[in-house]
Amino acid sequence: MSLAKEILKSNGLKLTENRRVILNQFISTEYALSYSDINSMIKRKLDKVTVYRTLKSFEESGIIHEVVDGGSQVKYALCNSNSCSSEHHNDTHIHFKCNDCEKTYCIDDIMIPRIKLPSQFQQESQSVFIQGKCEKCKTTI
Amino acid sequence: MSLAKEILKSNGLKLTENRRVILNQFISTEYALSYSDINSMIKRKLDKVTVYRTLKSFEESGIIHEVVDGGSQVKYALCNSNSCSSEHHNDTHIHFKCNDCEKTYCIDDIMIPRIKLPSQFQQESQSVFIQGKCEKCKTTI
DNA sequence: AAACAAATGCAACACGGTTGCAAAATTGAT
DNA sequence: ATCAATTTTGCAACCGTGTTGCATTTGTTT
Repeated sequence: MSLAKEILKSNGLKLTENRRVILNQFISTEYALSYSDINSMIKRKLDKVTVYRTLKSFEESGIIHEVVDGGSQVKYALCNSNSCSSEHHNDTHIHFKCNDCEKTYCIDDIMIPRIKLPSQFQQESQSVFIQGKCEKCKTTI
Repeated sequence: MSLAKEILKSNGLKLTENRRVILNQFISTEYALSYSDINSMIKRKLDKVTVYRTLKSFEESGIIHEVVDGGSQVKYALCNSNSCSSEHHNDTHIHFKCNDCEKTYCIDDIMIPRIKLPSQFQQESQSVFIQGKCEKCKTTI
C-alpha cells in the first residue's frame, strides 16, 4: 500500500483520488504548500473548494500543519508523523523562508530557545520564523 | 505641534487630515492595527484605497512596520522612533498575539536569542511570535 | 492667490477563502 | 456484486482583502 493511502487510512479519512493526489504532493515536496501551489502543481483539475476542504480535513486530522511565513496565503506542511494528532499540533519547530524563491521550509532538528515574557502575558505557544536565502538562491545572483 | 504632525513633518509627508487621523489611531492604540481595525475605529469615512495607501507610505517612511501574527490580514504597529527609517526596518522585537481577543502587541524589551541554522540556510532576519492570553483575557473565562 | 505636485475617492478588478446545495463517489452490509 | 447510507465533490455565488487607473481635490510653495 502506498504511503499516502496508509496515512489516509490510519487517520480514518475516505480514500479518494483527490486526497491521494494532494497528499502525494505534500509527500514529494520539501517545502510548505499554499492552495495556489497545489493548484498549479497538480495536473488533475480540482475545484478550489475541494482543495481548501481537503487541506482543512488534513489539518484537523493532524496530517499537515499551518505554516506562518508572513506571506498573504496560508501554507501547510506535513506534520512529523508521531507528534501531531487531531487533538494537538506540536509544530514548535522553526520555519525558514527564502526571500528570493519564497519557499518555506520546516527545520525540525533545531530547538527553539524558551523565551520568558513579561508577566502580564500568558504564553501558550511559540513560533519562530527566519528569513534569508536558501541553498539554491544564495549562490544564484 | 501635535505628535502626529511632528512625525509626519519629520518624515517629509504632506500634512493631510486623513494621515493625521490614521497616525493618531496608531499613537493611541497599544496593539497592532489592520485595515479593518482602522476602518471601524475612525469616525471619518475613508476610502479603503486611501487607508491602504496611507499604510504603505507610513511603512516606507519608517513610521510603522508590518506585524506578522498568522492572521489573514496584515497588521501594522508604530516603529520605535529611532531604530527604523525608510531604508531599513529594525523590527526584531517579539510579537505577542492573544488567542482570545486576537490583539497583537509588540514587546520591545526582550531580546530574541540568536538561533543558529544548518549551513545550507543563510540567515538574514529572525522573527518570533508568541501566542497566548493577554492580561485582560487570561482572567476572563 | 496661482500653480504645481501630491493625495484622495471612485469604479473596477484580482485573488484568497467560504457557504449551500445537488450530483457523484466511497464504504459497509447484504 | 449490488445497493443504501454517508461523505466527498463540484458548481454557483458570495465576502473580504488588497490593488490599479484615472479624474478631482487638497496641501504646499512662491
